[in-house]
Amino acid sequence: MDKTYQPHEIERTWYDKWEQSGYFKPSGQGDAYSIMIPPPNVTGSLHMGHAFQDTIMDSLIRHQRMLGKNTLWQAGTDHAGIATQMLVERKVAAEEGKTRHDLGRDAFIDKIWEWKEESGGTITRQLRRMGSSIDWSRERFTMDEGFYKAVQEVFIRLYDDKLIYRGKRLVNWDCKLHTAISDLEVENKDQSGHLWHFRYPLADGAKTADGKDYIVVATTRPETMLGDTAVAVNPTDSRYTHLIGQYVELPLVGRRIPIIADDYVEADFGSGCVKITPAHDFNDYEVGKRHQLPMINILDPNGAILTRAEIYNTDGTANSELDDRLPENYLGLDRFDARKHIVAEFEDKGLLEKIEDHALKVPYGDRSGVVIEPLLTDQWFVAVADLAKPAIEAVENGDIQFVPKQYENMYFAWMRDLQDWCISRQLWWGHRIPAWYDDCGNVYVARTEAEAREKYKLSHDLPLNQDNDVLDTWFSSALWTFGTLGWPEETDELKTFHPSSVLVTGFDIIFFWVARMIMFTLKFTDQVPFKKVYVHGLVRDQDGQKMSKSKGNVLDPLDLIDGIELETLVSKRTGNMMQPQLAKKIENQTRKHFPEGIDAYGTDALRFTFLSLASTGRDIKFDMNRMEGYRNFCNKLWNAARYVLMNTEEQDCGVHGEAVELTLADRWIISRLQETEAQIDKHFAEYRFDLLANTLYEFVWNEYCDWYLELSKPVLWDEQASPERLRGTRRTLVRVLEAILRLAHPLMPYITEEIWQKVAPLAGKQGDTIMLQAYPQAEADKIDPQANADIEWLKAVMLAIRSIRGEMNLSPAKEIKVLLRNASIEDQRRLEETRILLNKLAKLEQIGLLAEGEEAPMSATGLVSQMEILVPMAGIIDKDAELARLQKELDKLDKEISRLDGKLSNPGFVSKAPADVVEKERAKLREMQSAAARLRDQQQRIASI
RNA sequence: AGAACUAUAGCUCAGUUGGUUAGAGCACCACCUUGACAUGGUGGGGGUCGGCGGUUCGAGUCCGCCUAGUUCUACCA
Repeated sequence: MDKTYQPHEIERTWYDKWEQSGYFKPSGQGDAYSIMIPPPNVTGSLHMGHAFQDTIMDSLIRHQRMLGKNTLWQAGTDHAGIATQMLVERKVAAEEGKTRHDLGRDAFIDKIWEWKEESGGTITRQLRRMGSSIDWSRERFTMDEGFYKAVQEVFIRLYDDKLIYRGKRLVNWDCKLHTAISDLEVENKDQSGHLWHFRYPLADGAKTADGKDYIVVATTRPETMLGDTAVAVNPTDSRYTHLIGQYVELPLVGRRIPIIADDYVEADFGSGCVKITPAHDFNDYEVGKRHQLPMINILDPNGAILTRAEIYNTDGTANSELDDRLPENYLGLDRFDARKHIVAEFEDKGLLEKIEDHALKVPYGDRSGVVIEPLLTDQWFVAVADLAKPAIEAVENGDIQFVPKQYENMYFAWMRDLQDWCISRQLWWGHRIPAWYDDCGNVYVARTEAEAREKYKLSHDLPLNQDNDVLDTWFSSALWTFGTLGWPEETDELKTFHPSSVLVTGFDIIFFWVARMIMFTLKFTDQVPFKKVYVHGLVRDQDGQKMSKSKGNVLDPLDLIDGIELETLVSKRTGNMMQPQLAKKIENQTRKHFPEGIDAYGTDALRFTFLSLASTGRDIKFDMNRMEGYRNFCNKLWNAARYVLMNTEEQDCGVHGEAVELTLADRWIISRLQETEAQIDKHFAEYRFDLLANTLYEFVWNEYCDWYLELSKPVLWDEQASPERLRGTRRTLVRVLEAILRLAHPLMPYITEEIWQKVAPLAGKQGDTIMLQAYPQAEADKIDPQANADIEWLKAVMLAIRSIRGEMNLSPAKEIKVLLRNASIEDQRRLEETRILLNKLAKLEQIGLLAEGEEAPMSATGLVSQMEILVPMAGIIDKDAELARLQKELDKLDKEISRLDGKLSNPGFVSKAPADVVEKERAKLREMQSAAARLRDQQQRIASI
């Protein structure tokens, strides 16, 4: 083995071997355990969030596989309607100078499929590098034929159950992408804007209370005034009550619109009068419905002013009574240009009362980055009220449990205030809506046109056209757990692996995905999609900032695995930017944070880092220093293995059950191994990967390496040692290491497999891979409290001696004598048990007891409970140094003694605290007082030299 | 505006149902290349647990208020 851990050397080959051997597939034996990967976007590449999430899933799956479960980890990607369409549109524009309309729908979709074949696999290749033990034979894509069947089936059944309806509604319209998007895809940003106060002349000679012939409305969006259909006031606002039912004459347009009363209006905001534009504002839309106001749409799909307004009645039917003409000078003007012109025209006409600065939230499309326009359009909706109820109950009654539990509140809060879900998108890429229309606009929903004719008993020659729209990507993602297992067929996979065992996901998509999955899955399978939802935090950069391309703080997990040069990293981060003006800033940041570029840390260290960061918080700040620490941990494990192999390979390790003698150290490490296994088991059950990683780290480094390996040396190097003793030590070295490897394998698959291949035979284990070995289980009868206590004593003595050495500046190479004063019978027994170890490890010339009444030589002193450790320092003692050392100890003790004293002289504590707590405190006090007395004695002796 | 989460060493984080002298890693200081490992070893320094109040014999831990940060939801035209 190499002297240092070289991740590249060992990670290269194992994955292919595992995959080719079919180890990732369900074994077909044992209870089922399944995880469906949250499908990453097919356009994407693996980011830190994925890598984090995948590490957790892989650890769970590998753990369960080793526990003998029939495990299925199924992966796939979603087609990401908007993102993919945009990407390919840009590509086609760049390469061929064509728009998708030039190509036509079918040809464009062919382009997308071509692109998907070429580069859609990026993320799955990266998943492999992470060591993810996914059953690739079951990889799914949401646009697969089979999956589309499930999507159609769901749509049709929901429609037939009247849970899907079509209607003209106000939706969030993206003027750039020309499609509706859901509330969840809208980002509201704070902006400073203006509040324009306009005068609306009163019609029919009406006057306000103070005698004016106009009222003032305020708006942040002047351009929408062309579509106003009322002015609203609060019914209790005495300034305006006499005007309710009167009319104003809408400036620029000349339309007569009523003054109505509605509680929505707050009298003390602005002028107390609100213009109502039902076709262009969600609040106004509601007001309009309450007052049966017509809806006047003035914008085209680009957000430009229409030549003729589209006017609808409250029920969505076309209104032909009202005048649909709009002022000609605005025709075709973009909404923001129109705004300027309209304001100017109000000013010209003397109708602009004032302009105020105003802070407001502006909705932006999270994909397109343009301002979202509420627009009246025909869309398909899922009526969610009936679906939500069982979905809420499933969490309430514990069929689905969130970990950590607090996220259930987030889920409930959203589910209890649910709006109908707009599922149609005006895109080409996606699942086309299985609905056909005749020329009269009647709707027929079926799998195919032929089926529609049959289902609705239509004649052959009735012309039918399929709906042009596609379904929201999240509609299909909602079927992920059962759609990927072959539903609506009743497949064996569906029976075996559904519901899935756990969903691992970030809290940011609880609404988008988790909630909708629960609703749909319950509706169609009468099963929950998963029994647990493990919600993890989001990976952030070293400053706690969200990682994003535009901030330039993204890290590619593969760069952490393989390493990257500074220059390459800089150009990677600043290349192909949406906002090139930020490039310089990003470059500087990058040079500051990674002056040397990034080292190669390997997959195992990266995984271990992710796991150790997976605590219950919402933010996971990624810390390169921590990863370096865990890379070092890999090296530690590697070198421990080297040591073990050097001492066991081609030696008698008792593989065939030969007689062995187990030393105290052997019994101790075996005992501690059981306790560690039990701890790890608990942490897995509670999804506390941080504690799990820590438990393993501690055991490997602080117990196995720091102590046990050291304790094994005096045995292995003792030429007098019996064969049984040697065999026992070798067997323990190898067996404990082998168990460590299995314990660690779900977290660090590569290094453990690599080492295990060499160690397993020496431990009497057979098998081609560690992946399929049994996960270590604690055996209670191997826990040995006596051995634990004895080794703790040994450690305490060693630490006391080392501390004296360290502080008295005694060279570690110098052999010293040690005397024990006031050693109990138990201390004496332990001394005999460990004498050889102490001599060797503490570099002692000798260690012995100071007889009762015997005068001690000048010594530095340490305490192990009541026993004094004396290191005679005749001639070389530094009086002041030793006095200072003793004083420091004493100060610490005295502080604690007075604290305990105070506690115990408090009558409240003595009478009310449980007796055992009081007794414990008393014992502690006694011990400390006596320790302090010993140190004071010693202090006097030294002082009197 | 409402809600949630977070606040513990210079940094990144643990700290179970309240009860050892509040821990780890990194960083820092000193010493050490010893036969697994300098990606290492040994010793050491460093914290009023965000602030104020309360409950309790006892609070990092429970409750209230405040401050700061993050996020979500809803928004007044």
